[in-house]
Amino acid sequence: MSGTSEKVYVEIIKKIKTIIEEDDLQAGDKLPSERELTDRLHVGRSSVREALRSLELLGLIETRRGEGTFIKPATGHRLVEVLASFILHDQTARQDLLETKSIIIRDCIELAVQRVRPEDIEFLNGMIREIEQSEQERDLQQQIHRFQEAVIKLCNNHLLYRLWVELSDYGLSVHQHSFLLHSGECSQIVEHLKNGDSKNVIQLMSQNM
Amino acid sequence: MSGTSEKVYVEIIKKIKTIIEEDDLQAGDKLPSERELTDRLHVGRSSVREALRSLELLGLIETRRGEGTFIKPATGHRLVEVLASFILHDQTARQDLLETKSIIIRDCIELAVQRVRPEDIEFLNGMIREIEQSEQERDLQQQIHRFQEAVIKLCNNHLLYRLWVELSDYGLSVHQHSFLLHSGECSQIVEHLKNGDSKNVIQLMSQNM
DNA sequence: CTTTTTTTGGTGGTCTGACCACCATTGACC
DNA sequence: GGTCAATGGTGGTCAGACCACCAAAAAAAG
Repeated sequence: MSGTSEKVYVEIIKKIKTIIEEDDLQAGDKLPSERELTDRLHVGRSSVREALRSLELLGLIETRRGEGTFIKPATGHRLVEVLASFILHDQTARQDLLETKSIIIRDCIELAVQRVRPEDIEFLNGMIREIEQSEQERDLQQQIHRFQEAVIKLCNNHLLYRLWVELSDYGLSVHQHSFLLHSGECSQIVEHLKNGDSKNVIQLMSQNM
Repeated sequence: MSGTSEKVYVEIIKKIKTIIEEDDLQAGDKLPSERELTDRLHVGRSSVREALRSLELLGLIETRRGEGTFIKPATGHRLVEVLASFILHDQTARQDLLETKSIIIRDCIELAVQRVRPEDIEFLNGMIREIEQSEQERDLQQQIHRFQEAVIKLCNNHLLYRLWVELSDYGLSVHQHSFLLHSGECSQIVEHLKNGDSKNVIQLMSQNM
C-alpha cells in the first residue's frame, strides 16, 4: 500500500484530528462514539480505543463512562504528570527544562514591555487590588497564579504563552514547590512594566518559577 | 474496593513504572512482553496494550514488532510534537508562529555561541566541505538543512532544540517556502560562531527560516 | 396533566480468543 | 562449517462478549 506502514492507532489519531477539524469541534464537544469510529474508519474497536486512550493520557480528550468522549480544553495535565514521573530521574532533561522555561519567560517579558498598553496596566492593578483583599490562602495562590499568567500573556503571542503554560505545569510536577510572588512583588512588576524595565520584571518573574 | 477507581490502563502504566524502577531498567532495555504483563498484572491484554500505546505516543517507549517493547532515552520531549500537531492548529496565527520561531532561533544561537567547542566548529566545517562538493540539488538541500539543524543543536539544550524542530516543521506545512542558505553563508555562520558574534549568526539563520 | 419510577438503548471499560506479520533462534540439511 | 527452513516468541489487529454506567424515553403513579 501507499505509506500505510503507520500503525493503525496512529492513523486513527490523525483521522480523529481530521474529524475535529472538519466538523469544527470545540472544547467540550462530543466525539463520535468508539463504535461509530470503528464503523466509519473500518478498524477494530480495540485500535480505536488505543488511539483514544493515548489522547486521553495526553489530556486532549476526556471520557465519561456511559456518556461519551469529549474534547478537553487544551491544557496538558496528566500528560505532564506522566512525562514527569517517567523522566524525573533524568538530570539533563530537568536542566533543559529549567533553562528553557527561564528563556521563554525572558522572551515573553521582553515582548510584553514593548506591547503593554495602559489598559493592561489598569487590569493588572485591578488584580493586585483583589489579591490584597483576598483572605483565603487558597484563593490567594490562585489569584497570584492568574496574575503571573496575565503578565506572560502580555507578550501578545499566544503560541509563546502556551509554551510557557506547558513548561510551567511540567516543572511543577517535577519538583512541586510552589513558591509564589507576594502582592508587593506583583506591584513592583507592574511598576517595572510601566517603565519598560524588562530586566527587573524578568528577575522577579524568574526567581521562583 | 480500595480506591481502585482509576482505570485499569492507568494502573498498568503505574505498574510498568514500578517494574522499571525495581528492575532498574535503563534506556534501551526490554520491557516484559505484553503477554507476560497480562499474566503478571492479572489484566486483559487489551488493557496492557492501551497502556503501552499511550506510553509509546508519549515517546517513552518504542515497540518493535517481532522483538518487543523497549525503553527510549528520556530525551523525547514528545510533548512538543503532539502539542504542535494537535493544538497548534487551533487558530495559531501565522504571525505568532513566525515570531516564536525567530525568538527560539535567537535563543538557541545565543546559547550556542557560549557553548560551542572547537570540535563543533571542526564538525561544521566538515559539513560545509561536503556541501561544496555536493552535486545533486536534492542532496544539497538536505545537507544544508542538516547544517542548520546542527547549528541550532549547539545550544546544547535538547528541549529547546526540539521546539525549533517542531516550529520549523509546522511552519513548513503552513507555507512551504524552502529557501535555504547557500554554502557561502554557511561558512560565514561558522566564522561568526567562532568569534562569538551571535548577532550575525542570528541574522543569517533567521533570514530565510 | 404533572410527577415519579421503570425501562431501554447507547456509551465506555474490560476480558478473551483468534489470527496475522515479523524477527531471532534453532536445528536439520547439504 | 555454512546455508536455509522450521519454530516459537513478539507485537498488531480484529471480533465478540460481558459489565457498569448514564441519560432519555416510556410507563406508572399521583
